[in-house]
Amino acid sequence: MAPRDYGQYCGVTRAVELVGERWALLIVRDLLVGPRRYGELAAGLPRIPSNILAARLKELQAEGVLRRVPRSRVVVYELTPFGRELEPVVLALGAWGAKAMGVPREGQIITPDSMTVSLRTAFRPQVAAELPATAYAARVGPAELRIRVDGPALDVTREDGPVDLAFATGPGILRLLSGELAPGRAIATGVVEVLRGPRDLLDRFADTFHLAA
Amino acid sequence: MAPRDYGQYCGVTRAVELVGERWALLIVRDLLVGPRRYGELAAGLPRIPSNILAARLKELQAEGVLRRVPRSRVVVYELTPFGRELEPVVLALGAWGAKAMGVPREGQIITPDSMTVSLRTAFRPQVAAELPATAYAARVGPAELRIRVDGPALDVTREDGPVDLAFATGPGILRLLSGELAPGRAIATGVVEVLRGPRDLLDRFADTFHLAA
DNA sequence: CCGCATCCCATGTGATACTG
DNA sequence: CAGTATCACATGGGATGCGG
Repeated sequence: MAPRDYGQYCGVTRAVELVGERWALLIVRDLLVGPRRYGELAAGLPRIPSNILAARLKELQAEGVLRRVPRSRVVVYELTPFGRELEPVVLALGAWGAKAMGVPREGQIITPDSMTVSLRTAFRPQVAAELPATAYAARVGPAELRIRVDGPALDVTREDGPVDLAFATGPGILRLLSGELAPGRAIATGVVEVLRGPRDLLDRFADTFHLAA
Repeated sequence: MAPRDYGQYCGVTRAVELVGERWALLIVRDLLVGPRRYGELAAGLPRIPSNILAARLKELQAEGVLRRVPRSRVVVYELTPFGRELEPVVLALGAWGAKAMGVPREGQIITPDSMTVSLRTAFRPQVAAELPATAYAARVGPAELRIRVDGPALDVTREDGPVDLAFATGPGILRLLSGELAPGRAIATGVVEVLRGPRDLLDRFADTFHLAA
């Protein structure tokens, strides 16, 4: 009997045996955004010890959750189809955990990949479908994201391009998404700084992305 | 900074900080079925050391996931509203993990609460709505469950009462739910033993409860 | 520099025993 | 029955090293 075996024949149990170890679901979270190199994963999880990252990648690979893909000179890790089916799990966890985030603590960061997943969690396709297509450039700390909403479709990338609204913000952005902070107050209090574009587009942004309380 | 702090301001991260410890989500799983006493939780998680169970209950209580409720002479633990909102997470995990359960290993058990959650995961309300109301009595190992399906509603209890079909089975029942085993073959191979009632009701059962592959 | 492997220590976990 | 105490051990964290 393996140390991680809970001794039950049950789906939940099996799932936590596979991805219940520390850091595992955060690695999955980042890989849901796209294939990543070892160093990119390490950068997105600044506090993970390198031996743990290496160990998790091996375990998740052995379990069929992700794949190690040698790609012209470099190696990338990507989710298998089985691993990609964790998306509902990760989004559900994110939606639940968002309710308990409180205010950002000292030293807490937002990474591009975690922000991308948060946006996917908060995205309301049925609301977006009623609104005109819009592109946003969001600078969250050191990360720059381009968010394109077109009907019920969402695309978040790290490349830049033309946008309707550009704004800079920090961890407080998630308080805007939770509805705790109104767009107007977010601008007034400096939580969000509009760089380019009409500031009332931030209302549209807040309508489009909303973490239910 | 707490040892369990991942240092990120992100919903997924917060969630695994709260319920990512070993055993925590299994405790939540059982409490999703109903309030439980300490001894009942211990019985449903046979391999959990008592000190770990005690520690988890304290942590989850401090986090607002569950509550310790003194009830006439005894103490029960029950989920808070916040904790109950973990149901989508647990069901999503169960649905995902079910795909990787394989065949039951030596010593793996099914508890009444884990089976109840598995049934909730597998329940297809839209299919059930088209079928006549049906009550099943399922004996899974030592556990006896009464499963009542009425339109799109599901009720699983441990009390007995009149049923249309009574059957006895073991861990292999989940292979029936996954569609890996057809109802006819489940009976023929002895995975399911029909005790009372028309055996073709097992087809209806398999239609009503299905874990997608 | 990237992709890890090694070392050492702190912490968490597990088994068992024990107590109100 | 509902936990607490104790101790051995496994795992995680952080620093460092090292080969390609």
